[in-house]
Amino acid sequence: MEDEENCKSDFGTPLAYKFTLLAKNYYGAATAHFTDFDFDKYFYVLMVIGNHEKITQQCLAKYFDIDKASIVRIIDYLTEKGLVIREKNALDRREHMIVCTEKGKTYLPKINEAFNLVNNSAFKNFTEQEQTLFFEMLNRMLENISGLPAEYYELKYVKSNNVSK
Amino acid sequence: MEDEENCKSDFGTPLAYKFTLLAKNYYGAATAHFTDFDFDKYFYVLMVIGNHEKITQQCLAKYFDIDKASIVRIIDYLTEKGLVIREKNALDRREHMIVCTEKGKTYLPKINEAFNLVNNSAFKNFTEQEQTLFFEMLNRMLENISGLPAEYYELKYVKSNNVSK
DNA sequence: AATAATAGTTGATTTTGTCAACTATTGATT
DNA sequence: AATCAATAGTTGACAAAATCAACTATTATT
Repeated sequence: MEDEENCKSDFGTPLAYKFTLLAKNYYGAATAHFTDFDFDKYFYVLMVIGNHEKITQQCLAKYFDIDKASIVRIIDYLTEKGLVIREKNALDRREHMIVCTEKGKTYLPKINEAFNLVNNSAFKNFTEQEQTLFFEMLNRMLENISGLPAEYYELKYVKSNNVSK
Repeated sequence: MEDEENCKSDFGTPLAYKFTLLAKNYYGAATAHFTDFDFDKYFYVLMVIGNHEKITQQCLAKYFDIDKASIVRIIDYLTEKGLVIREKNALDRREHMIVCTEKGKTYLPKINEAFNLVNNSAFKNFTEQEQTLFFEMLNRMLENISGLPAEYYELKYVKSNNVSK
C-alpha cells in the first residue's frame, strides 16, 4: 500500500503538471477575494478589456489562445452582468469593439489588488532579483514552447489567422 | 483599433495566466508525439501509475488535485484501452490498486522521452543552474500558494479528506 | 462584379468537472 | 459484539466549457 509520501513524490514530472497545479491554486486563492462581486468568473478577461480602451473579440481570442466562439460566450456573460458592451467599429463594421462599462471599471482596482496580493503571496521569500528572474524565465520559456510544432493548436491557427504567435 | 502588439502587451498579468498558457502549449507539443498511440489522453496519469508498482485512486485524486469521481472515469478509460487494471487490495478490500499492464508499460518509455524532449525545448538556452533554480522556484511557489485560503478548493478538501496538501 | 477573407454568431456535440447518493469495507466506541 | 463513523470507490444527473461546422455581415482582392 502506498503512503502519503508516495503520492507526492517527484519523478520526471512534466513541467505542465506543475503549471496546472499552480494555476489552479492561484485562481482558487484569487477567487476568494471576489465573493462579494455579482459575477463569479472571467475576472482577468474583464481586466484585460478594462486595460484597453477597446479591444476586438478576435484580439481577445488570440490573447487567451482560445476559440472565438468561446469568446462570444464570455462576452455574452460579461454583457449580461453589465460589465462590458459591444460597439460596432465604424472603421470596420465587422469588428465589435468590447468596451468596459462604468460599472465594469469599478471592479478593476479590486481585481488588480487581489491579483497583486496573490502574486505577493506566491513570491513570498523571493528576493526582488528572484522575482524578476522568474518572470524573465517564464517569458523565455513561453517563447521556446510556443514555437514548437503542436499537433493540436497548429491546426487552429492555420485556420483562424496566420499572424505569428 | 488595437493592433497586434496590444494583444500581447504585459500589464500586471496574474501569474496564472502565464502558467495556463505554458501548460497548454506544453501539452500541445507533447501530444504531437503521441499521434500513433491508440489512446489520446491521460498520458501523464499513465506515467504516474507506471512509476508506482500500484497506486490507489484516492492517491491519484490527491496527486492531481481532482475529484475522485473524475479519477474513476479516467481509470475506466485507461482500463478500456487495456493500459491498466484494477486489483482489490487484500489488506484493505475497499481499495482498488491500479496497476499498469504490460501493454501500458510499452508506452512508458515513449511518453517519458516525449516529455523529456518538450522539457528540453522549454529549457532551451537555460543553463543547468537556471534549470535547477527554476524548478526550485516553482516548488517554493507551489508551497506558498497552496497554503492560501482558497474559496473553492478548501471546501473540496474539507469534504473528501483532511490530509495536508 | 465576382471571389476570397475576416469578425462575429449560433446550434449541436463532446468533454469535463461537480455533486449527491449509494455500496462495500474498515476502524473506533461503548 | 453491536453500533456508528469514516474511507474507497461507483454511479447518475447535471452544469460548465471547449470544439466544430455552418451561417451572416462586411471588407479586401482580383
